[in-house]
Amino acid sequence: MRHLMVYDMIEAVHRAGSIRKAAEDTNITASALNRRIQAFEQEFGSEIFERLPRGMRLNPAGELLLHHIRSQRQDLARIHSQVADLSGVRRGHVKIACSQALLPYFLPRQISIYRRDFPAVTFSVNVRDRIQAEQDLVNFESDIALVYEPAHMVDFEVLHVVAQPVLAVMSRAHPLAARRELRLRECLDYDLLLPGRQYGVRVLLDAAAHRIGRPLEPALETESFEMIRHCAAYGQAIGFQIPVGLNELARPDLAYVPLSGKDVAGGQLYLGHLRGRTLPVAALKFANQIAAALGDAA
Amino acid sequence: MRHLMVYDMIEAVHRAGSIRKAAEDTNITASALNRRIQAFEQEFGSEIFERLPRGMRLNPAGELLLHHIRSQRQDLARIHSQVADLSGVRRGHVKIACSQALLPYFLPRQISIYRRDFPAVTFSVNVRDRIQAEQDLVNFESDIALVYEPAHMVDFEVLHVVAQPVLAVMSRAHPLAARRELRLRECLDYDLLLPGRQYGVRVLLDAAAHRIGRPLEPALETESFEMIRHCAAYGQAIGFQIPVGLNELARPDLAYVPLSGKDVAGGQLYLGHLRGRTLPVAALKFANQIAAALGDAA
DNA sequence: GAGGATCGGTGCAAAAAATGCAGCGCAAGA
DNA sequence: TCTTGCGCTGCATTTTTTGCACCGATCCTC
Repeated sequence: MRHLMVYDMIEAVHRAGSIRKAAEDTNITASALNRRIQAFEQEFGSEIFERLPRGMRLNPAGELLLHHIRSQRQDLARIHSQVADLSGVRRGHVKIACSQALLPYFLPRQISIYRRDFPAVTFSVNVRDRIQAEQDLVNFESDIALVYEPAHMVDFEVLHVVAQPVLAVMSRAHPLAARRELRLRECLDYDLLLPGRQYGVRVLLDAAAHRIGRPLEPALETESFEMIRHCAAYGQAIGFQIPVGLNELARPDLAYVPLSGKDVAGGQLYLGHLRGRTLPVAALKFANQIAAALGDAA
Repeated sequence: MRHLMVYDMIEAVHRAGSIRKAAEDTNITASALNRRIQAFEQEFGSEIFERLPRGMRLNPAGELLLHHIRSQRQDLARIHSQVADLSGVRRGHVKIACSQALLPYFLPRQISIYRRDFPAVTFSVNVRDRIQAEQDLVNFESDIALVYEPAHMVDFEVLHVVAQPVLAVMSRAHPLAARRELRLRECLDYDLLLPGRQYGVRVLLDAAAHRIGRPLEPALETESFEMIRHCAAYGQAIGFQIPVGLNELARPDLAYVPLSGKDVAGGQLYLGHLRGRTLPVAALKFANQIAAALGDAA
């Protein structure tokens, strides 16, 4: 869209922090870029950047405008997607922010199912923790978010919720592997494999441990859920994950035992989008598919 | 906004129905206009007009785009208003769709009160019946609507509701003028002054009359509520209005007697805006003022 | 059924706008 | 103090847009 290029330039200057740097990214001269920004500000009626000795920064008016630009662009994308839809071709691009647990099995499977029907739809998946995910929606960097125990939920409009209790993950050879349910205190006798504090599973476990007065002291703290699974497989350590991130068939060497609801509050997996947004057709259809898949699993 | 001029042109062509007519309105040559439309369609990726022998008409894609254009423009106006707000000057323009009853006393008073505080805010008021009002919101021709008994309410997001019972309006010399309450059948003995069927008062009265099996036969049917009041003053005929459209002080020659709730369902006056819209600052503040004023009256 | 009116579209030259280049003044950091 | 990077501007050049004249097609009227 040539007539919206000013917007691209404004965003470029915002990202680069200075006109000259932005000019390089935009394949344009700094002077031309400068004059377009100035012309826009004059039309707009007020400055949108504050001029600092070291470059440009958006002022409050600019922040407001930036949000408009992003929202406007998203809406245009939605129009495009709807137009493509009514001409019979299902095209589009779906941007997803999700918790790490969805990466290994759930999302790949769902995306592959979706693309079997609509191969012209492309996807981008961003791993985000429970705070970042919502921010991603606000910045229009993701269309939908699939998050375990999201943090604020002020700009998050819920499409679907499903309970995901915390499971203890251990080797099949582990003494506790055959149990139907575990108390948290039983786990504390073994080495603990825990994700970082930015993850929902850890938040729930920390809260539960705090209630019984025995703070968690992990033998391994990592950001990788995959690493937790692997470590659990080779020893007596216990990891923790949620059902949606696991696949019984894939790893016959692991056992999964739910923690008692008396100890650990049952966490929930939220599917949602930015409050008030109208999703592009492709994103909406995919969200519906995910909701259905989660509903079946629950 | 020079860079959004294509949008103006698209709307102009849509309104005028042909490029050549639109060219006159836009102070531009038909050829230039034609080429801009073509260039836009190429960028956009699909045609937005169907070429008829007699001119141009928006195709479905164009309709979608048109709505985006309007919504986009409104959002930009909101940004402007917010920017003006944070620079201390309260400026803006508020577009209101309302029932006729609001015109003589209520809205003039409210607008004057508002403009006493914010003289830089301007207003436009469109009289719309219960169906047109909602359409006005959808087309972004009005920011807020104040309607008695609106029709569909699918795109109408309610901000405030207040009960407005139907009153019989008659001369103070009328035999029924001193009554505290009237039954509908009592009114039927006199000549009736009724508004057209597109008005909420008439809808309620017709429904009530149908229930008691005596269809209304108006002596005068008019679109002008003012005319109804004047006719009521000079004779024994009875008109019907709602409280918000009346002012006790202004006409000491008229009496207002509520109809019994047993006969006529108490109608309601709705204040609202387009579902999902974020109103400009000025419109929002004015809506809040109106809601407060209606709340006091109720 | 002929003729006029109106429609969208196009080739070409003129007008207008955007761009690139070189250079200015200024402030921060080395 | 000198250098570096910043935003900004005058001027020549390039690119884009516009206006004018005109084409073929369709519809309405007489």
